[in-house]
Amino acid sequence: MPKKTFLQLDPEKRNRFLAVAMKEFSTKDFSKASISAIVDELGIAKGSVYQYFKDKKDLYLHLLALAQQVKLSYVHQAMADGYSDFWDLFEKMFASGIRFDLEHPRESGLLLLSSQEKQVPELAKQALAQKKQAWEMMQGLLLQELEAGRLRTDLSVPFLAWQVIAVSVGIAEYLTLNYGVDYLENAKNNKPAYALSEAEIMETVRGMIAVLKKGISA
Amino acid sequence: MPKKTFLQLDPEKRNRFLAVAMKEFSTKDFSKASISAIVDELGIAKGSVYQYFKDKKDLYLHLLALAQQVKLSYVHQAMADGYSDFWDLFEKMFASGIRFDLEHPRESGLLLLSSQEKQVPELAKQALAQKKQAWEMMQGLLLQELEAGRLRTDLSVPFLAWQVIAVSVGIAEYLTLNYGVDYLENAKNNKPAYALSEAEIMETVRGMIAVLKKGISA
DNA sequence: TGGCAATATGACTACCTAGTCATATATTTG
DNA sequence: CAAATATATGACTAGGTAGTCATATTGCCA
Repeated sequence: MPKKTFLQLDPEKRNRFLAVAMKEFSTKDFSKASISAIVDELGIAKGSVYQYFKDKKDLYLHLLALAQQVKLSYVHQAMADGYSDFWDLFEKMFASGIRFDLEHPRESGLLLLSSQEKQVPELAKQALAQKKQAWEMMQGLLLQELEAGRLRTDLSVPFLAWQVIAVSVGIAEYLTLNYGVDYLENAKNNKPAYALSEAEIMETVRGMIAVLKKGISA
Repeated sequence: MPKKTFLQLDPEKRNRFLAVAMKEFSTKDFSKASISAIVDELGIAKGSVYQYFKDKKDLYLHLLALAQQVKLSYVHQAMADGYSDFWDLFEKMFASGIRFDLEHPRESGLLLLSSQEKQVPELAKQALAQKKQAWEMMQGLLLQELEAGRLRTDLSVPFLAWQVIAVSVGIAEYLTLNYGVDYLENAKNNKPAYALSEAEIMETVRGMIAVLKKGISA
């Protein structure tokens, strides 16, 4: 949590600080991200950072929480729009996620990096917990499909849920490889993660859904 | 490439060196892996490392090549066994891969980490190239399926190939999450990556194949 | 204006890293 | 045995890091 000092700060200064910190942590993993680099770019003294946050991890977790909050607002929007069935919801969720990636490259990059964090035990644990949560949510949704008789019954719901998630995660990498997108480079320049329109991306997403739907349906 | 000195070394000494280095690089990413830690554990002088290899990257790439070589021998074995069709080959390949993971946890861990390397540009490039290669190989196989009329035609082969790979990659993480396996911890202790038998794992793999097959078939 | 509280500072500590190199010790060869 | 070659050494350089803290500055309020 930020210290009182940070919260009382002139909003302009605070936002500038957050922007630069977000840039650093969205392009370098936790270990490589550098407090020194942040203060250099901001032109402030290093000590200031420690007037704002307890330590590096405290700052990182705050940025992570902010990014998650932004992403969540996109998810909520998708839910609020309403949906006809599971696959419709799935597609809408994805569209929201893509929109988030396009409109918030830094936050998107930070979330991606955080999910891959493996070297700092505490952060790795948190990343795992995050994944488990997404997994369980998907299991809940698929369970409804199962009860409605729309899901194949020869494989377990947890397993099928994982398949869905694995493919979803893979999309970003597919776009990267197929279109030669440099994720980190874009986050650095605050350019959208993909140099593609939402419509173009959704084309791919719908293909993924088609495969998935055929694969896991009854 | 190792220097002449290293190749002329007493094999016992050389293997001990490689084992300790492999342990370090299979549990920590390139940046966090430490030459100092390696020489400490070996009880040798730091200078020795630089009599053996040009620099850290040189050592890393050598270890990577060794691990790839071991993995390749498993792949070749799978091919050599023969196969009836694409899906049979796919399953056999997977079984070989699992066997590799179980029998060579360190090498397996190193390959996993190397594929996730993002912070050191040169190594990130190599990881990407590796992925592209696997992708293209899969495209080649699927193209044959397409020509045999066994593949759905509404989606591109490159895209379907990617789907297959994404799911394959996801398996390891599924086993990790579902069975609470700590990959890095096992690599450190040279224990198999999964505390499961090959048969148990293949059960899961066959489930994955079932979904995939139904999803991408004509 | 004086005084108090909030904020900013940057030199400094303690620690880590990769890589160098002149020197010392083995080992092999003539 | 002596000389030449191969190998091992570790103090040292140059650079990086997170985090500390006494001091300085700023802003606000009476």
